[in-house]
Amino acid sequence: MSEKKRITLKDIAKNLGISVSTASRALNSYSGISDDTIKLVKDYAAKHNYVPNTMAVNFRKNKTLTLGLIVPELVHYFFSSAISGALAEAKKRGYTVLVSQTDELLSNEVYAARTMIASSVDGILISLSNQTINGEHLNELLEEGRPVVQFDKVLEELPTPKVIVDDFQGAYNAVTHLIEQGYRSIAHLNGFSTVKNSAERLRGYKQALTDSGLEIREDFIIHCKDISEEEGFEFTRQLMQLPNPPDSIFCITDLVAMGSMKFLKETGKKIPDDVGLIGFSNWNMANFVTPALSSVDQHAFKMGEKACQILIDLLKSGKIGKDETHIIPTELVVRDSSRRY
Amino acid sequence: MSEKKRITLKDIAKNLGISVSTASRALNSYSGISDDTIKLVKDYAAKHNYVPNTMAVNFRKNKTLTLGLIVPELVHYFFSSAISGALAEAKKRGYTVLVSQTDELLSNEVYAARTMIASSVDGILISLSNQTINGEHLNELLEEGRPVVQFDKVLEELPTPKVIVDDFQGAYNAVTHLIEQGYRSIAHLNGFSTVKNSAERLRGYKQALTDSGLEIREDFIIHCKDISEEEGFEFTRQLMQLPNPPDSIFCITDLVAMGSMKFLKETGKKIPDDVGLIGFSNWNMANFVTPALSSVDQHAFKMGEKACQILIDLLKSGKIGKDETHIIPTELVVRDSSRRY
DNA sequence: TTGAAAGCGCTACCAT
DNA sequence: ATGGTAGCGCTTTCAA
Repeated sequence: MSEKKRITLKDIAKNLGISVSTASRALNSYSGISDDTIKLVKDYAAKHNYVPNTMAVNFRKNKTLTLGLIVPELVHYFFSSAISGALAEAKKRGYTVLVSQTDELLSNEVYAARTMIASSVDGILISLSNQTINGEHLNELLEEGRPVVQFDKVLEELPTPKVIVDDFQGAYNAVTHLIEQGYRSIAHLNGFSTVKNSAERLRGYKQALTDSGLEIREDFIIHCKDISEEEGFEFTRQLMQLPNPPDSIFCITDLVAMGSMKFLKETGKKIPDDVGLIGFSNWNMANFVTPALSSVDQHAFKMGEKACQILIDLLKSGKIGKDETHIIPTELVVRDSSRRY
Repeated sequence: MSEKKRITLKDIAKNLGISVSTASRALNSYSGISDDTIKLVKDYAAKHNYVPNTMAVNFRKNKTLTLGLIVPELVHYFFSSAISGALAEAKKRGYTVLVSQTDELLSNEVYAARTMIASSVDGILISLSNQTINGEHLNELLEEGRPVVQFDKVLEELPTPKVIVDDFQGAYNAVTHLIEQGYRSIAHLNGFSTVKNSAERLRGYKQALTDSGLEIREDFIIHCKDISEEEGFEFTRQLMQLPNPPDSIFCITDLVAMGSMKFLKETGKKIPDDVGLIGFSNWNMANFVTPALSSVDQHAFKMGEKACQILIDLLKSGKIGKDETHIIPTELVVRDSSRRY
């Protein structure tokens, strides 16, 4: 362990025969310092490879220029894209990001929040776990004046800025598209009804049917529990065994749609001719399967970027953040799985 | 901004009529403190919601319990899995992780390293960008006695612990498998020859051919530049236009294999009958395409976990880390795209 | 077993 | 324009 010691402000001051405060002000280019001194100090610092001790600065300023980012699941196209967007924005504005994942477990979320608090992040970006039904663990942050911004999976009651996707519109557009393609009995593999995203997509699904004068059949709506490929497979089986099976399926997620597609293919159904299929998320894999899967793109990158931007703006302005909701529009990406004409 | 102030050690000491040092020692359960005092202080702290000021502790101890993690690309099945593994290990051992991505750009990598240094991470986990051909930007860390552990994309010359996948063996097994399935003219879409992983896979490819007495044809080896689906498509086209086209293709990556598969399907080639196909990485999508893609699994999660474990062990022991290489075995996952019998 | 006090590196306030 | 200095909250050495 060679521990080459960094030089400190004191060293600079001593060797330059000036005071520590002057050195500090010069390096930070404060007003009231002669250009000569500034140049002198900066040159010396550069030459001797001076790196300010961030821990000392943080300690002194009670700021870390570090953000906390908590997501349910990292190995997930949507979240990794959102993180990517948040990191990009953070980098642009000089912040670093502490990342944590909860595996959809509330206990992990609480732990992550505590850890972030302990790490003295300036603020937090969070997408809640499916289990989270109150935000006690985030109040501690808020009480200390550290802003929190929720994105994607949010809790309505928590009075923080929120960035969400327009799930209702996305679902509405997807189902309307199916109807336009001539499908008439459209099933929906939904998620937890307690999770707002699921509820909104369901609402969009129903509204689209209603607006087109189609009947809402409760036996066409199935709620997934873990939103997995397996469930997509299994529930599609159930759907197709109905006396009057659907002619198309709108899936809560591309992953579920994968399972659905698998079942349909295995049982010899032609997609999109016999059964139309559309997902939600627009995973990269949607392009690679055959037929390519139509999907609703959530602009995950932009979402992470936006959430991060809001958080940093808050930080810069010293405000804690209003309870306001920013809605990112979705984009319907039509591919072969739902294109009949 | 309500800023409910935290209580400090000083507050505790004053209110309990003891000294700050006693309070500190009691909270940390140092030896040489009476059980009564410990209980007294801990109870008081718990009751008043005492949270130590981490910035002060970090500053004082010159440790942050924070790790830096730098990867080329976050939205990538392999890397998000590896990060996931690293985060899990870090969490288990009480560390938090600062994440940064370089988009395969050296300039970003240098910047990320600087940022991490500035953020005073205790150590760094890094997977290098394709552009990185020397490790100057990491030397600063090492010189300060902060350990660095490289994983996956590593630079041989940098004297740090390395965790890599057995690219040679993985490629060797993949190609041998193709041979066992009766394929005789096997092409290889490789990557940069300057990147070690690519070079090793190429070596494995060649060795497998040689060991089976098959000829190595240079026109069957094509180097991708950005390892994209498009390249997979285009280079497969080139391969199939050869006078004696290959009967199977071993792709450097599943993504490249996707492009390859697309071209083969579009031109009416049957997989695996006419052409066998095998990838590397075992993306989740490999399961979803038709035919399902055979691939070499890199155990990304385990890799991240292992790298992180090594780093933390180093940190705990106060050592800087030897130049040693840990090789994670690969696992051949055979699916339909290469199964002839 | 406990207390007093130095001091980590930096910033910012108060002088000059 | 510059210097002196207090002090952020904590740990740790030295004394008692």
